[in-house]
Amino acid sequence: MHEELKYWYLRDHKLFRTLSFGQIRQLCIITGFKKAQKGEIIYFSSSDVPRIFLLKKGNIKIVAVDEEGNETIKDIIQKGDLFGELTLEADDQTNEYAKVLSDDVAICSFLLSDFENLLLQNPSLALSYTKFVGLKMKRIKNSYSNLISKDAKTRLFQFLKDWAEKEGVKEGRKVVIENYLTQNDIAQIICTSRQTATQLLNEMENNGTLTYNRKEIIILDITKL
Amino acid sequence: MHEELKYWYLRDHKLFRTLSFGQIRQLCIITGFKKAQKGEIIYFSSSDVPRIFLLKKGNIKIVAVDEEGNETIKDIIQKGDLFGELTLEADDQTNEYAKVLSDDVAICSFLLSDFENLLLQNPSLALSYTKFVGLKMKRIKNSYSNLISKDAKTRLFQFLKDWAEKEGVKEGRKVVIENYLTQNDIAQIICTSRQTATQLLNEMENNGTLTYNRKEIIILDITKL
DNA sequence: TATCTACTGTAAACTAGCTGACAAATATTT
DNA sequence: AAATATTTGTCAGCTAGTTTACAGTAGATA
Repeated sequence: MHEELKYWYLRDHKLFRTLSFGQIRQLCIITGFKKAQKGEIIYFSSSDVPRIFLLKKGNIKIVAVDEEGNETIKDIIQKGDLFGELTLEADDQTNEYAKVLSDDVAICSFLLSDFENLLLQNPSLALSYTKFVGLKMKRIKNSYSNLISKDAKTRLFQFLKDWAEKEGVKEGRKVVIENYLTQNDIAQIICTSRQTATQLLNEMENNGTLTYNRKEIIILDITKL
Repeated sequence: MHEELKYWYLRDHKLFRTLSFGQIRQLCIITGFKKAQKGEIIYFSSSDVPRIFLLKKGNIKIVAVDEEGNETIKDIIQKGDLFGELTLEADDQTNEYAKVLSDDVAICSFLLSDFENLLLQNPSLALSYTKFVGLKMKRIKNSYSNLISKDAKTRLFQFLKDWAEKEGVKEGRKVVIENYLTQNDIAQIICTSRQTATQLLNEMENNGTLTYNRKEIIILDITKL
């Protein structure tokens, strides 16, 4: 790939907007670039040298596998999101992989060590980056307290509201969301069983709050959610 | 308080160890210092200008109050820990206060804005701080996945193990923990009801894994936990 | 087009843990 | 020392959500 293009790929991200061409090139020298199709599994933790990844196109889910082989969704990553060793501290404890949800994805990556050097040379980037990690932390804290104090129904509502806000296409009070998740995925995100999620979604469909199918979810009146 | 003393108070923390006298003075000029007794409540979020606090002595718990007035323990802060706007982003959403658990505490604080300036001038501190925030995030992620996949008993075991490791005094296989928490506190930390926590602790006492009283918890064989 | 696989729908049985209620034991205050 | 407040112990009844189990449906594959 051309240097120029790589440059724009990174510059495009709000976190890197302040960087000069030279600075980005520091990262770009070792930037990997990868395309993948729906359903493909991308291993990224441990094994390799620690990296930070940037999803340029599509959606993926990060799945963690624990000792007993149970799989849980850690995160849904969308176009423009960073993932990988965001804490700047490689850990070989966690066993994670990424699975492609959209038709195809484009991912670029750079080495953690190069990123660290860049942060050292660019304190204001370091500051932005800390705030970015902090924001991620706040999100997790939020899901945590939701899980503690809210029931499955409320969590599903909240999830749909967030999803609609982030990616939904508004048509008046109606919001259309491109549905790249299965009910099982949704269940895992809101921390409930597949059956409970199914039941709640059908309930919502029956009382006219939304229309669900494998392609899209239409929320009929977002203000009522 | 003497400048000198303030200097040592901050220098003492691993995060600030690399700083010069002058740099710390930047923070110290506006450093607040406060002592409080057991049971006292310290409000720190919103209200004031955003600050970062450093607990020099004792233990406190951070309690969040939600819309309906429910109180949940967000964090237990120990000697040497930082708390406050650690994400460098003030948010007035959250309504939190700190309650003193130990007999007395000493807290010093500095303004978020001064800290940010310091980070900008000291890239390696910025990097350490980013990793520090990242570590906090990992901890929360961990409790989150525990809450999802482990039952109350396992979570209590894990909590006790962590607590013992952090603060316990080892005597061979026996570990003695100074118990500044009530069963209700413990219950909230491991996200269960007070009654369940009580029941589990008694169960553990009965089958000889520990001795519990209001002053201390003695784990009889840490390797069996 | 038929076959297979992954996803969705539904329901009964079960269970971990919550709620409420009250008693007993410790601390704390007067 | 007495009164009050907080913490701990225990138990019965309940419920949200899980598990198991099976059937129907849509999409992908041969």
